[in-house]
Amino acid sequence: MSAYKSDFLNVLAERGFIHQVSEPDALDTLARSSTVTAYIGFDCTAASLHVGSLLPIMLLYWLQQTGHRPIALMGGGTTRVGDPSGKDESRRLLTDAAINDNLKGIRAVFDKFLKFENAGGNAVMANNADWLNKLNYIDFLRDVGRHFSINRMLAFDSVKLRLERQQELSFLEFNYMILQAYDFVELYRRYGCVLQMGGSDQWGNIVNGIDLGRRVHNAQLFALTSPLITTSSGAKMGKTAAGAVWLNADLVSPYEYWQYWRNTEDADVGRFLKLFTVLPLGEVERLTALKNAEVNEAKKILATEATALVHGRAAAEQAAATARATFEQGELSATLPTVEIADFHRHVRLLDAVVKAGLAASNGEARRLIRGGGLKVNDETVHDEVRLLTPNDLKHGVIKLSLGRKRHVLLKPV
RNA sequence: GGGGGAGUGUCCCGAGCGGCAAAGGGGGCGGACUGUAAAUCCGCUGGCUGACGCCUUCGUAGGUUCGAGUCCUACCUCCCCCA
Repeated sequence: MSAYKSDFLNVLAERGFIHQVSEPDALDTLARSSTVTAYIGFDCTAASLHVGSLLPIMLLYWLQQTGHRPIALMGGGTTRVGDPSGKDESRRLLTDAAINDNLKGIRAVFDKFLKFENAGGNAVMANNADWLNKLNYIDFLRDVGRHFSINRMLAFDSVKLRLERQQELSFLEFNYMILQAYDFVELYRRYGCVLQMGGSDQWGNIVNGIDLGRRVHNAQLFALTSPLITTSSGAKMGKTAAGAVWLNADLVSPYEYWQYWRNTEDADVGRFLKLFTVLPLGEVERLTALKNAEVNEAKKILATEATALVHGRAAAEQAAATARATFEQGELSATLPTVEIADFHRHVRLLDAVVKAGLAASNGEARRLIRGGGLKVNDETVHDEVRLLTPNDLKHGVIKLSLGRKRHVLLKPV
């Protein structure tokens, strides 16, 4: 049990979400006696959020589940500047059009986790472009800029790191932390928002907002950060051979998403069940206690539960069923990812098919994979790198290509 | 403005007397072993090609040379020192 009295902080603490909290006692008291409005900002640097953003999303989820009010803040304005935190180099500047497209792609995910006003809930979706784009430079400097000390800003990790490594930090990026601080105060004004949450790398930025709130409005604001989650082997979350694990289904299918969680390392299962599913802690404990090969059962549940949160229960169950048929029964599952091939009149080169199926980036890579014994057609290892696929290879109307033991694709002539 | 240093394989770091598709790591992928895990060991890690081979790569553009990542010139970017 945690030492907190409020449901909100208790749940977060027990499930492993808390890295640092500013003035925990005061926040705990507040969360017990009233509805806390809290926000997390999300950058619009890509067309979808990925697994790395899942943790902040879950923070908002639990906030609402424990009776409070979440604000998902889209960084439509701050993305135009670029957050230097944790970045070695300056970010490429995105065009406004690209940012807007990204914003659209990102928004939809939140409906899965939060109940917004149009769905009978109290969650709020905001966009800091609404106030940042209108700022007047001189006014802003006088109202906000005067509260920031360069001496102190230079001491922040995000700045210090760049300076120490002699990497450029543009004035534009240098201002990011000021804008984020301003966001916090603006949300306090608009919505009475008193808590900003985020990843541990955001601590400095959040504290800036707290200071600004105190100076401008004499308000007591709070910070809560979540730990940086890595796998037990130290790798960052969310990267696979195919790239980032996006949350949008058009970028990463529910099946692939399920596979990502299914392949969790043993040592991470318990931690991930607490963080990325909403299973009761008792159930999590039972699953975590499983040993050796039995942890695979826990991994399947982790995969299905995590997938259900993002893609819905039905898609998650189907992904689980596809995996069961493919991996455990060795059957051909028609619900595996399918790639259509045209011009399959007489034959097509296997190399081309492998590339088209997305299993290799070039013919050369496909050749290497075949030489290394990593490629299978209908579950038989291929040794001939110039093999042709003919209609004779069709089984139940499709050809199954496998790369390694995990990646399977069905080819379907059209 | 003056002086000095740096930019290498489109994932990253990083060696490179004028013969270089370019050392070595990390990461990633494949194989073996397993449990769709971890650890370990082995292989691969520019494009095209059945193959010989051809093509494209070391900040950019020229030049010297049979031959340039390597030498010369100009330019771009970054860093340091002086002003």
